This record gives sequence, C-alpha cells and structure tokens, in this order.
Amino acid sequence: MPAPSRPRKRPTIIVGSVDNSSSSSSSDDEEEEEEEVEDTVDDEDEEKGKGRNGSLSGKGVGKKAPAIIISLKKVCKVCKEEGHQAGFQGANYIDCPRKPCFLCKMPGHTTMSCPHRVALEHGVVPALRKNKQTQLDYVFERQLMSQIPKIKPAFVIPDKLDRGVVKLHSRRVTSLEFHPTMNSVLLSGDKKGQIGIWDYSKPNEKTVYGSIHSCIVNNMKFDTRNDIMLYTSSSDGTISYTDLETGIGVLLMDVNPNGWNGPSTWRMLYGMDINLDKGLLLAADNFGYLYLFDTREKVKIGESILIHRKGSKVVGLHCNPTQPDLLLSCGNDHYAHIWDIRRLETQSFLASLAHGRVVNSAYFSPHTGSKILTTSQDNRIRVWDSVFGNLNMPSREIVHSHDFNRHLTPFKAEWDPKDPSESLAVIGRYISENYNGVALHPIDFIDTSTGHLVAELIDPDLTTISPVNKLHPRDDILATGSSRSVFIWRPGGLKVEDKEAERKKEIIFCNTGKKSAKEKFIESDGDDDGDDFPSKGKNKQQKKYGGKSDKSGSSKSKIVKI
DNA sequence: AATAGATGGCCCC
DNA sequence: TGGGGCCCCTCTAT
Repeated sequence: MPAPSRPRKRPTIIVGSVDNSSSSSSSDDEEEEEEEVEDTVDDEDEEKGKGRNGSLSGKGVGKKAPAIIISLKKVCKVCKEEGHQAGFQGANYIDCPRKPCFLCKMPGHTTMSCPHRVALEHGVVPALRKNKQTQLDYVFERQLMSQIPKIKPAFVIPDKLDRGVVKLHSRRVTSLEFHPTMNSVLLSGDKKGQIGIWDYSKPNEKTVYGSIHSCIVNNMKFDTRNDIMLYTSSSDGTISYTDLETGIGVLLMDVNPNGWNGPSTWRMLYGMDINLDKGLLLAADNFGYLYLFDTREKVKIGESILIHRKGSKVVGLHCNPTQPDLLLSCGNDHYAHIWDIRRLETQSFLASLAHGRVVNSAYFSPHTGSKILTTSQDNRIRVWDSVFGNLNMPSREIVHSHDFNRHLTPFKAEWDPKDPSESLAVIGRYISENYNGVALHPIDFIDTSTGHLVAELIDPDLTTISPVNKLHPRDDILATGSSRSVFIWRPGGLKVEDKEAERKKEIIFCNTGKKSAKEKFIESDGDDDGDDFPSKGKNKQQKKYGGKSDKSGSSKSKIVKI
C-alpha cells in the first residue's frame, strides 16, 4: 500500500493590507455572512504586531503611527487559502478540496463524494492481488474452516436497543472489559488511571478505584483462574494485579525503577496479554520493548526484548487462543508481527504485516485464532484469512473512518467473540454523518468477510466519538466508552429494575420504538418520557450544530440495518 | 461565549 | 537519528 502522503506545507497566513482607507477586499460578493475581521492596532499593540510580523513596521514611519487596520479575508482554515472554506455547515462537514479525501486518503475528491462513503458496503477494497493458495491453505480450510459455521450472530438483527449510561469517570474512557463469569459486570479504565466497576443489572452497584494507576489504563485482563483478580497495564509504567472486591493490588512490574527523568526516558506500558498455558504475562512499552513476567512465580523473566522499531510504541499484544506459542504484536512502526513465544529475539518474528500507518490493534480471531484483524490509522481495517497462508498481503482491506484526532483513544476493530463464523467486528466511526440535522458518530458493525457494513448504531444523546467498544463474550450486549461515559446496549425488552436510579438519572434505560430498518434518521419526539440525558449535552449539541434546532432530543437509540 | 490546553504522529531538516 | 513545527470532523474547563 502506498503510504498516504500528507500535502506539503502551505504559505503562511495573510495578515492583510496595512491600509486604513479600504478594508474592503473586493470580491466577496457571495454570502450573507461577511467574515471580515477588522482589527485596529494602536501604538502599544504594534509592538506585539512587530513581534509576530516584522512587515508591519516601517509603514507608519516618523510621527504617530496611524491606526492599522488588518483585514482577514475569508480563508480556508485547513489550507489557509481563499475561495473556499472547510468546517461544519450545520451538521455537514465540508472538507478542504485541496486535501486528499479524509476517508480513503486518495486525492481528487473529498469525503462528501468519496465512493467508499457512498457505497452501501462502506467501502470494501479488495487486496491488490489474491493470496496464492498453498497446499497448506487447502488442508487448513478442509480441517478447520469447514467447522466454522456461516451463521451470523443475532445481535445485529434487532433494530431497537435498550441503553444504559453511566458516568463513572472524570476523564475519557480508554479501556473496557467484561467480567469473564459475572455476566453483567463491566470494567472501565480511564485516562487518569481510575478503574470503574459497574454491574449494569444492579444500577447502583458502581465502584471506582482511583489509586491503582496514576495515568492511562491501557489494558485490563482478568486472571481467569481466579477471576476476582485483574491485571492492568498503564502509561504510568506499571502492571498491577488487583483484587476487585477490595481494590487492593500488588505492583507486579514497574519499568521506571529510577523514577521520572523526563518524557524522553519515561516508559509507558501499552500492549498487554496473558498466556494462560505458559503462565506468562506479556507487556510492551513505548520504546519498542517486550517484557515477560511469570505469573506463577511472580518474577520478571529475563531482559526486555526489542520487538518493534527502536523508540517506537508497541501498541498491542495478543496471544493466540488455540496455539499458545503464537503471539501477535502491533506498533507505531506500521507493522504487526507474529512471533513464536519460544523464540523471542529482535527480528525473529515469523511474519510481518505491513500497514500504511500506525497499527492501532491486531487481534487473532477469537475461536480458531486463524484469522487476523487489524486497525490502522490509514483508515483501513485489514483481514488476513489464514495465519498459515500467504501473509504478504491482507486478504481484504476495508476502508473505514477511524484516522483519529490525537486527543482520542485509538480506535480498535474488535471481533464479536460470539460469532461462530469469526467475521463480525465492531468499531466506532470518526467522521460524523448528518442525522436529521445533528452530526453523530455511529458505531459500526462490519462483516469482515465481505467488508459490508451490517449495522450502524446511533443515539441522539451519544454526540461524542466512541473509540472504545467491546462485545459481550456470551450475551447480545455491546459496551461503549465514549468520552467520559460508559454505555451498555442490548436488544429491546429490558425491564428497568431500579426506578430510583432511573429517576436520579444515574442510569438511563430507554426502550426504543420500532422503526423501519432502512430509515437513517432520528425522529424528533417530545422530551416527555423522562429519559432524556442531562440538558447540558443537549444545549451544546444544538449550539454546535448551528441552531438549525431540529429538535432532536429523542433518546431513542437504534441500530439501523443497511 | 470564546478559547486554551492536553496530547501523539509525522514530516522536515 | 533527534528535535521542532505543524496537523486540525475533540472535549472540557475556564
């Protein structure tokens, strides 16, 4: 894949004419809103003006400098050139036409007209050439793939959902994990290091532990042999092993034993996974190194191993569910690597999967472990159908908007662990769509075997981007982390069990009305059913999306089948 | 109500 | 190979 090229640097900002007679700049005849800014600079301010732009001086020579009027012409905020403007117009975002498409990264069109956005399948791009099938592939397909039924899970079928929301965190949610045995217990980690526990069947059962980590909780894994215990990795450079009933934990590993010596040396732990068969905990840092920990003996094993480009962040680690010797890693060096855990040395990977940009996540498929699903910041989800086949090229690339703004948690396409065909994945979408005058960011269900967008989940009260999503291992339930909120979604029919909590709006369940599946907008309805979300969000939403004030305060959430 | 600031990747030198 | 400047459909606090 050609790496998407960023366009070159643009000329510096035009500060306009230093002319106090005519600030009118002729050709702005088109629109009602003349966005000309006039700024009068007098003597003392001129000093500052000089600092920024030396050319301002010299005009007002000699005596008292005349008032300087700076006029800013209507200019594109992206490329700083005149004649067009980028940004929101109502709930539609207009791209700068000089930039490559924000979705597929190709030049010549904008997101509005991108074929991948218009297409129903939301843009599946086949791999450039078909994987050549080897004998191994045929054996593999006959023995393994034949056992994989082609049944899609039920979750994507209903078009009405119940929803629960809770705001446990004071910073954005960075990780989610369902409890392995207690069906309604969800864990959430945030940017500040706090870990929340929420039993969504008993809305008042919420706990937040604030002193386990001091910054971003990047990963949470249960000790499935003793599932009140939780392993967590954090950007504070530690691995903790915490008793969830008491919140008391053990510090298993600290990769900054010498403390803080500035950001250039501070190690942060991103990827982490547990290898149950081998009694191993694997974690990796932001400088490319892998650490091994013996969970039985509670000791670190050997020295750290460089597994990605030196100095680059290792973002994710995943152990193969069926083959304990296989490890998958991904990182900021644009690669995902497959490793043999028995032979871990720098450059000793079994296979290397190239990506256009940073790889946010790489996962083996949940049952057979034979497929690989990756999410890369080049706005592509990639699927390799067989780890035993040709790994030079992905089997499919799916164009999908998740090239994230730096202030968000990276998007990760997550398998549905219940899907026996190992094809359904969920991932939040970055670019918004205009839903009846409101810009919303859906959560997408994608059939990775075809690239089709199977369903998209929207909710008028979910106005923020939802980069963190997890499907329940057994139930038809989706958990979403969006900004500081945690959402639970499930097919309709839920009984509200706690009227008191509902009244206090600590948790909100809403039962949505049935709508035709093809409709891609939200009905506006009255705010009388008592299920509306705190008004703060709503006001903001109306403001932000430009006073068109379609009353979109409905709390209906729905999955729209395409 | 407007805005700063937190923040990471990437490109250039 | 390291540092500085810039990217620009966020979100929140002031």
